[in-house]
Amino acid sequence: MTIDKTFDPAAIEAKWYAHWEATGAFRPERPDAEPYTIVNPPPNVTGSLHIGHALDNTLQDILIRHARLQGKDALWVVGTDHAGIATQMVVERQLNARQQKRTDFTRDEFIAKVWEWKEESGGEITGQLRRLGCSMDWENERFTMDEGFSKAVIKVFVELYNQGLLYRDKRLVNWDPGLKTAISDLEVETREINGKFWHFKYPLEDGSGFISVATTRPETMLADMAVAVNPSDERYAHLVGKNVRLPITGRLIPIVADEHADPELGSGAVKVTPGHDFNDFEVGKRAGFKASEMFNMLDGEGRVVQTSDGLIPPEYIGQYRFGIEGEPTNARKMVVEAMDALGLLEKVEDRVIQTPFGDRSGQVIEPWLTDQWYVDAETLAQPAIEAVRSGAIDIVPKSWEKTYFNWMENIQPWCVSRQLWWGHQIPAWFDADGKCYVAETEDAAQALAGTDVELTRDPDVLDTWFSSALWPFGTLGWPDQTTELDRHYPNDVLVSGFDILFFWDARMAMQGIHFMKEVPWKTLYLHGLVRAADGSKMSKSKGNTVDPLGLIDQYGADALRFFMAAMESQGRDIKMDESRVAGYRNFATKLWNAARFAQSNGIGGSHSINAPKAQLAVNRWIIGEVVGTVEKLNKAFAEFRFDGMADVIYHMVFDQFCDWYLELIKPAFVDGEKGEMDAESMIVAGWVLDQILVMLHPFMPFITEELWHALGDRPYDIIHAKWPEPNATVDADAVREIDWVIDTISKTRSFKAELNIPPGARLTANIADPQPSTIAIIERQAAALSRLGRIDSFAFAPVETNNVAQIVVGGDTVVYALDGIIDLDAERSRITKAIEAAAKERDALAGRLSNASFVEKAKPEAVEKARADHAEKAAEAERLTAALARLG
RNA sequence: GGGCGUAUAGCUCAGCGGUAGAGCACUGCAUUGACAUUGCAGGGGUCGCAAGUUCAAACCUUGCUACGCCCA
Repeated sequence: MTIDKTFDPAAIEAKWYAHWEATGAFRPERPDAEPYTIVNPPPNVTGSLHIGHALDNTLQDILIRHARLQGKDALWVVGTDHAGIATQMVVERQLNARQQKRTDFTRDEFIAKVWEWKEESGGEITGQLRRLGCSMDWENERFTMDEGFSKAVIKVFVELYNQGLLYRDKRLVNWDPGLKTAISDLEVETREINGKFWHFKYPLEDGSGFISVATTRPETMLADMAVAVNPSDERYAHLVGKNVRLPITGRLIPIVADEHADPELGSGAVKVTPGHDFNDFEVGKRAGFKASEMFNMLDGEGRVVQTSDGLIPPEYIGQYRFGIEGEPTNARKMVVEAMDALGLLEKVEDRVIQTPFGDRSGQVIEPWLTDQWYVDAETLAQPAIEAVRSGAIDIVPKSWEKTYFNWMENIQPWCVSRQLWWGHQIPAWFDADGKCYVAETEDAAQALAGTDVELTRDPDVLDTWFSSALWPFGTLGWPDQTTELDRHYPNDVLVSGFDILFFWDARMAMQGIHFMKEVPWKTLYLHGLVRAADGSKMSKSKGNTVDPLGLIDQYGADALRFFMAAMESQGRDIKMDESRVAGYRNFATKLWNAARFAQSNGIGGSHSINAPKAQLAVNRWIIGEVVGTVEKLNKAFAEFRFDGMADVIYHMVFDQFCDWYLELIKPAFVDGEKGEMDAESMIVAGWVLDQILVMLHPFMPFITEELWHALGDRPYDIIHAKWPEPNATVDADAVREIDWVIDTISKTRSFKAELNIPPGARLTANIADPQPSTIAIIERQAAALSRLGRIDSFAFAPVETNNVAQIVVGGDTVVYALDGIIDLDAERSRITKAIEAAAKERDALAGRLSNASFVEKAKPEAVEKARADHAEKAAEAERLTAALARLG
């Protein structure tokens, strides 16, 4: 197969992906091999591929393909997440578009509609992951609500309940009035907004005066249960224990002493609304109120409802808490106006308020007193903390450990129930008295309750993250003890963005250790966010997102992937820089053309992992370069330095292989006829190119597979090739020889450019006092020096003229006679500059060596190196000085 | 208020104790010979500021400044 003249990524991407998938390439049968496992963070089934997925999945694919090339039984588990809230919202929005709403349907009908939607439109992202080249095990694609996984979720719930680690409790939750469900602390975003601080006077019961309170939530006074003052606040000491007659409701409430009241803030006295404020809830408990006694004054949509004492005036009932768009009246406005009318509004101040918002709905969160299910996260967190401390889990980069510990050590009970329809329905049943029975099936619950008891199932569903926390083992067949589970748990690595460290990673650690008695993964690799070119966060609302599929269309998946790897340095976000993606497309093109060159010269694939035997210096040198590249690459893999991997392979391909090696072995043209490449170079070049393709394959899977097959008949695809083990060493003599050649050619080109001598000018070089090794090198490398350096011949005698250009290469001074074309002043200034550079380094080294403390205290290697470098620089400066003198 | 991170060439970033690097951009030159999605050559940096440790600091320590993120 002849390699096309132009590299067209789109043409090969579709072809090879389909081939890999059709042949089961992502999951070769390797029962005897060492397992290697990554589970993919399941994207939302509603989702489409964004640039963050592109980064996350590229990194995983690099690791998986590398492991597969190492011969491991590499498993990359893939699937999608039912994403409770997000998916329900999508389907509800579709209903809205048809003037319908969820509650027009029964629960079962609605859920059927969601499944229908999921079958038709869900999973768009899985096709897009394929376009990126991700080598996941699609044959075992999972869904967090498929039957087996659901079984695991239910089992976990029941076991945690039976172990006392999951319980039902009445306490304040973060209630989202937009979505009408409870959400967890993590789903609340605190933002600063401009608000007001209202100062009210509350009359004392005995008519002796007033106590001032200030609040940012005036409407909640309808459910006030106390006024708190700081116990150390002498201004109010005499009032503690007295009562206040609350305006509007006329409720009699006590003045209590509590540390929560800050004497510095406002008047120092605060109103206490235990049913609608997290701090007040604690104050209320300390004041002796039980949660069940605390007043609730709002419904699930944030409208006023009557408190249990029936004291809220009827005109307030049904008013929204603080007015949303289209609501002309609201409880807040009414309360403030009423207080003003009563002469009890002291003043109103502007104030910046920390306000909680639901991260999905954007609504202001209402602390609301309800019964919800909670996981005892504190207990589960302890072994997960210990796992990181002991090194059982290695967090990379390490700097995230502190964040992990800080969160885990202060973890709060996790509210896992959601008032939604789409999700895993909670396996709890209630009898008529509200007694609860938790079991894996209704029959089992009935058995617990007794046959004649009528049971109603808890309508709520579980937090999506409750189920995805089980991903590392739930996808492998648990609770059944499958061989997959046995072989692939613990997973080797988890790759995730740091933004889901708490949401997902930490919870996987907790659940995995609790249920499997082993950590879910040995390494947790956290990467940053992909930001817009200006450094801002990408978001649909800002309209500054970059579509990875657009980048794939334009530059190819390989280029995008290489960009992601090259930019992924630990502990840093990635700023989108499209010019770099273009640069890596150019890199792919370079490789493509190098392969075309190889093919046109009869170079084909190799048949050996071991480096071929070679006599020629250039071949021994390039084999050594492969050896060095493999070593550096292996080190970078061991350290998860994706940027380092990309850097190493890039320079190997571009600099060593294309710019020098191929040029050095390129057959000469003689009388317009192209010569033939020597047999040894053909074999070595074929081997080197194969090693490059294999090393590059994890990063650029498509082009490498294409070229792999284009260059020879292969017994297997490159996706199943063997990672390089050259079984060779760096040959110091070859390195010296090729370095001499490269240096001579570079310096010759350089002086021509600087002296305005046409690069094509063919010259004769003179070395008056060559080192014996130099003569031998020149004999062997004459053809390369001629073709690349345009040096026709070498003479080993002094030149007659002073009109010369001179370069110093190693220990040799190479002189070019240039009568009639050289500008001697330019040459003098060029050499003077070179002398200055060498002398500066020489003197710096001399200064260091003359410092007694350096020689005494520095590491011996450092001293030795300084001596050697000094000698070299001194000799170079001396040779250059002599060269300058020769110009007259 | 607590924690974390980042400040290096015009831009995007490596380097993290022994003489400042890459890609892109820029300048000059080249061109029938794998490659203009090219080649060759080159210009460009008191490594945010200050003090300290060290024979030696972009790199370690402390402080400061600026920006960003997370938690309260």
